[in-house]
Amino acid sequence: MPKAEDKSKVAERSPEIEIFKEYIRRKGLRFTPEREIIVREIFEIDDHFDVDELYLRLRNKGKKLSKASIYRTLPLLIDCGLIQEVYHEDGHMHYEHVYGHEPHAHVRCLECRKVEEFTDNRIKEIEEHISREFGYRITALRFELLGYCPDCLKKQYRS
Amino acid sequence: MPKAEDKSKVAERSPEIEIFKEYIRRKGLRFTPEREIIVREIFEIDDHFDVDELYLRLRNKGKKLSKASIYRTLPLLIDCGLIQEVYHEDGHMHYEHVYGHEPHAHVRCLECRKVEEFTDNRIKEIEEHISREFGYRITALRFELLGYCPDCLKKQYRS
DNA sequence: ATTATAGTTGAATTTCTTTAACAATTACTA
DNA sequence: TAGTAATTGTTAAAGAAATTCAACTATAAT
Repeated sequence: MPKAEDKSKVAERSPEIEIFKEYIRRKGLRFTPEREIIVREIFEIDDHFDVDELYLRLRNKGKKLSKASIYRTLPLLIDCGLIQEVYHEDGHMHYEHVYGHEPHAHVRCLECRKVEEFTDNRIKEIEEHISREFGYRITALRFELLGYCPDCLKKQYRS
Repeated sequence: MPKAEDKSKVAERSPEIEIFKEYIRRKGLRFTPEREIIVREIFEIDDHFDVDELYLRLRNKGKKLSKASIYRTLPLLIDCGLIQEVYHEDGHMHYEHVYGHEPHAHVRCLECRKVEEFTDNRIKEIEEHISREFGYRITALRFELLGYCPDCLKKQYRS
């Protein structure tokens, strides 16, 4: 199975960086050390993050770069399909990995702010249906369910 | 059918206001003229709006109240399930009616920013499935598909 | 009706996220 | 290696939303 072997080799070399580099090259932009640091850090984070978290992680590792660079790099990563914006109820933007992840939904508790993820084949079905029906090319998808988690429901009834 | 008649009478008296009043009463808050003006205006708007639009409409009608009051009233309307936040790609929050509307999804074109709405029974199915599976009480739902509309796709291939 | 209590208002201010301007620097190309 | 055009950090600015506070007022209790 030479094909599978190739695939795993590529995966070990962090395909995200390769995708980003290719995107940068195609757009005639530059692969700077700052951008590399940002991208590598993002893909060391477990899926979800926001600008502040990313910035602090980098500072704690002694990497000094400005938030402006982060704000300038994120749109590039979105544009090449590696990450996407996720709206959170706390006033600022959050992001999540897209590459290598199936479309999924978030369930958020409005009381304790906990977020759970789940997948459902119907999400993809709906996406495909819309693509066909409306003639769109869908590049990203956000599905959020807001409500109250079992724990918080119990607490509400207790009081 | 006295029951149906009652229902339609209530509906004519703008059920949104009644729901809001009941919510206000239950919470021990006050039904002030400002709140009434804001709620009535919101339900004269056709579904979607943002704070600025609402504020300008009220000013143009000679109603003088502060944006602070609007910002303070919106969470109440969200909390009692009459409206919900809708994220728009233009940096600030938008809102839409929930009462009397079926759960639906938005498809947004990233090029021309056009937004289309569609419904799909599977959305409700997924919601119900999550309610059962995770034990949540779901109060709101956001489903957004991002991509490129047929028109903009054509333009892209043309150039 | 009067008073007391506590919620509410408007105006201005503050906070916080994100974007923009600009001069200095640096990655890429030929 | 020189030339160019993109990129960087800093600082300032923009913009949305939250907050502060004194004045006001709806509501309930007396």
